[in-house]
Amino acid sequence: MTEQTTPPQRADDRATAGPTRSLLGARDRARAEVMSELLAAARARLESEGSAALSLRAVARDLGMASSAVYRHVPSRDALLTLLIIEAYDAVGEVAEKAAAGSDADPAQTWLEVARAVRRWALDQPHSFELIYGTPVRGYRAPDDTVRPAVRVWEVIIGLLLAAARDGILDPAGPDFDPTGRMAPEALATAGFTDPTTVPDDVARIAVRSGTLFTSLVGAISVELFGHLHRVAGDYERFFDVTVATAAAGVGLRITLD
Amino acid sequence: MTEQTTPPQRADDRATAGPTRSLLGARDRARAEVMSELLAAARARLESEGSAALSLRAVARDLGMASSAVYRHVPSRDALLTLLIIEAYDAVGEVAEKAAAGSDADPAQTWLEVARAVRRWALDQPHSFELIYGTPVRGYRAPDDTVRPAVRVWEVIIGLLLAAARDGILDPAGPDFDPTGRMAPEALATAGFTDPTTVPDDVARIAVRSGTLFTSLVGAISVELFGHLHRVAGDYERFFDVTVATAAAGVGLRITLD
DNA sequence: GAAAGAGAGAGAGCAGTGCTCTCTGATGTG
DNA sequence: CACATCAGAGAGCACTGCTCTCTCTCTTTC
Repeated sequence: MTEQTTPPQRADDRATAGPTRSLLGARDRARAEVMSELLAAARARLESEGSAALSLRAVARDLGMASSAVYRHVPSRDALLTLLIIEAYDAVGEVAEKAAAGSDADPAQTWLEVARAVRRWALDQPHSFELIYGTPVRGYRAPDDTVRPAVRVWEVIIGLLLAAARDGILDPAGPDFDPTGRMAPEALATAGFTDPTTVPDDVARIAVRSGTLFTSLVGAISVELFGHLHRVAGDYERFFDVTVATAAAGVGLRITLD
Repeated sequence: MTEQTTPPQRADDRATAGPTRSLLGARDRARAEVMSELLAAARARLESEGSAALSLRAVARDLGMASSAVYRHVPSRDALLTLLIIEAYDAVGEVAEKAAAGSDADPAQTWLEVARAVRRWALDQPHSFELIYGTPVRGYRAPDDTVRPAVRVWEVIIGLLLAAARDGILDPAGPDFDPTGRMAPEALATAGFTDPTTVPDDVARIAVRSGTLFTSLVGAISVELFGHLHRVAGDYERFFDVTVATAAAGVGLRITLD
């Protein structure tokens, strides 16, 4: 009574589509279809209720199926969240990449545009932003599936910094420091340097400084979204611009504000 | 059977303490005592399990009382969380104030020390940090009780910036901008300017720039605590220093790193 | 083509949650 | 001393994640 009202007619619907049409058997295609319906329903619930309230039973109800049946497709609630996390990482990564690619300004000004685009995405989908940059869920340990999409924003940042250095407009006001050991070897390996000792100091320094840009972006959005600018900032949008541009100046990107 | 095993002997204990001893009646004193036990138990559970897993029933069990009895003292689970949030704001505010007061270096270097102290606090009490700077709980709307303690960290930052300006060592590398409208009138009022139009532009600019320091602090800690430096940064502590110092440089605080 | 197997879904059930209700018995006050 | 107040107990409701068993259909194998 609590679970379900409509009879399961899904199987019949599938049968009308014809048997064994593609490379995947009908069963596999049905499975994939249910999976995508599942994700769509979960995404909808996430955006309307937030991750803490995302309930597997509610998703099952939305799909008209028993809660136990969901476990045929997803091992646990946290696994479902992980799928949404990956989606969110990919979404924000694409937003950043598109903003960077679509800009014809210099790298400094482009960074402001990227930051603004990410902020707009976060304000549009606050629950997705929270999912990836807010408090991690419970004992959640990010599986390695999330690493790839998570790194896309970093790549945009490093790309802009390297472009700025190439153009000769990177002029750090920040402190001098010895870059050795501050980056993880894996991160430098991703950038093509298999041996950390062969990374030129100026490139290593740029890599470390990218942390300031990333931090100012995620920090500025978090701080705004989580309510810490309440009664502090006036015009949030223009406050954000100053925050990002000021931090960028320390890295050596001179942004002009209107 | 699920709730409780030991009989309630609390009342008898109180009786032995003598009747109506202080200004507060015995009942009130008992009430206050239970309340503080409640908070202590909740704090313990928060630090060991995290806010998402903070269960009123579990706290009640720890105290050996029925879960329903807890509602005599606290209207809801979220209200209990709010009390812990206020405690956390006060704790981090005190950490920042003490670090600032205990430093005899110039304002720039003092900022690094404050930032390091806050980071250390956050790493020691990650759940408290998450509680205030992570994703807000559900439909949680911060009641005004939290505003006062929340603003203590901001006050430290503004104090340092004003001191640096007074000492003539504040030399912003960040972008030029018109400060009007970027701050909330209430925030300027807190700083003693009841009429926003009388705030000198340079003071207003300092206020806005404080956002970069706040953001870099909260952002850098969040990013580290929530796992976004995994396989990116090597030595987290030294990475943090660069992040904070680089952002500070944009604001005009020249920090020397060792 | 028939028999055996695999797998999707249903439903009951367990242990846990927040919160409300009513009842009891001790406490402080007129 | 009688009465009102109020902390606490315990049952109960609606919800959660997850597991177990059962059924029925589709797929594969002989």
